[in-house]
Amino acid sequence: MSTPSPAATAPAPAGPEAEFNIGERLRRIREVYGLSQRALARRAGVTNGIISMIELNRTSPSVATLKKILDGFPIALADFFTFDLPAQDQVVYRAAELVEIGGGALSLRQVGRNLRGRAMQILHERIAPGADTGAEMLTHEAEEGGVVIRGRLELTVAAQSWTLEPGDAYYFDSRLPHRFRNVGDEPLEIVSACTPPSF
Amino acid sequence: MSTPSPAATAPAPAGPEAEFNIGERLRRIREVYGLSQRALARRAGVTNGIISMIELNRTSPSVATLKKILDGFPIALADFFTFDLPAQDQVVYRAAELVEIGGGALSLRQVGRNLRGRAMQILHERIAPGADTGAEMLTHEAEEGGVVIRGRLELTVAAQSWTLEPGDAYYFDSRLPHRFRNVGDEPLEIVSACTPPSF
DNA sequence: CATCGATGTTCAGTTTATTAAACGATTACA
DNA sequence: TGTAATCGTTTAATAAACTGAACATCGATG
Repeated sequence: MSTPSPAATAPAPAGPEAEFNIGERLRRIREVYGLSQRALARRAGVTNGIISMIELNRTSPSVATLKKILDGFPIALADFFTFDLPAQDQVVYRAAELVEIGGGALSLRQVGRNLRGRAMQILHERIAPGADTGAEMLTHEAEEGGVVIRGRLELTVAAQSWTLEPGDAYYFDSRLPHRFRNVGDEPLEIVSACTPPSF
Repeated sequence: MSTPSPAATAPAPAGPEAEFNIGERLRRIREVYGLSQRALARRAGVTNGIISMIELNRTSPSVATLKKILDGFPIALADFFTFDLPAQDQVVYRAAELVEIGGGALSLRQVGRNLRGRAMQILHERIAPGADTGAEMLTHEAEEGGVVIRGRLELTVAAQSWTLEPGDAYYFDSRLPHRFRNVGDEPLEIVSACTPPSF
């Protein structure tokens, strides 16, 4: 910091105090709530610049500043440090990415290449279509996934949206805020699965 | 802060960012662990001055600094903000401070003037003496109190020590580290009470 | 293709936190 | 009664956080 030479601006050097990765936590929370750095800064009463630098771990905010920022969304200081970030790896699997695991008369195509750390398995079964799901915004503790059979699905997970068409599939940690919407004119069919709450 | 005039050094002005009282939390934790500001600073790798200023709420530490300090004792960042400080109001009641509530043949003298927020009531009964308690350092979740009948008791609660003589009494949140010690040459007698763990 | 709006990042300047070294007060000990 | 040790607080100097305003990039609009 004392030498603002152009070569000194290393990208996230993971220095001696990278102990907790506050930046990543803040960024994920902000993105989950669908706020831009400026929008959050406005709410918090700080500048957008400092939010950028915090997220890049280029500075360690004072707890006063961190508190102001967290007041932007309903998260207490204690929760911020406790919060274990829901894994947000690959969410959308295109039709071509499904792995064929059953090669008989009954076509079974698996969603997700490896099942490590997964609570369940999703299969695309070529049978009668699944249920129709209206718009919802639930946040129960589980994982869920599914495949679109017919119609067009607009899936929103953590401030990010996709339009899924027949053959496309999804899988995500449902602690992330999510939402299903039928944006087509024909009925929407999905094959979905969800980890049982008692399992 | 910008004007270091002698009149401007107000004692804990409770300014616009007194939101959380980090200073008091830190000071109490430090005193509970029986550390001086310098001893803690040495462990944490900071200076004693900054600890003083934090405890006086004269500055808002960066979370990096706060983390270094909390590493001094086994407390995580999340716990620091969650921790509800055990009430540490009056601990020692001198013989003259006991309130006489029963005025009959059986002398009942109450420990503590008001019982608001208390889990139990302590009475000094003029009967056969209580049990003899050796040195201990327990930290069970309860409140306890008692009265010294005979002998000399050295009571240590949260890095603070008193010597109690017959007639003196005590009452404290036993989540605070505490310790009884017989420092006299005659047998020690105490009337003590404790909230039942199932009540 | 231009331009507008919104995004995240960077930079000089200012405010603030942090250091290093003092100060005054208290306790123990000779 | 001094003096040495330790306590918490304070202060000038320094390092770092934070501001305000720029920059570069991207997507949408005309």
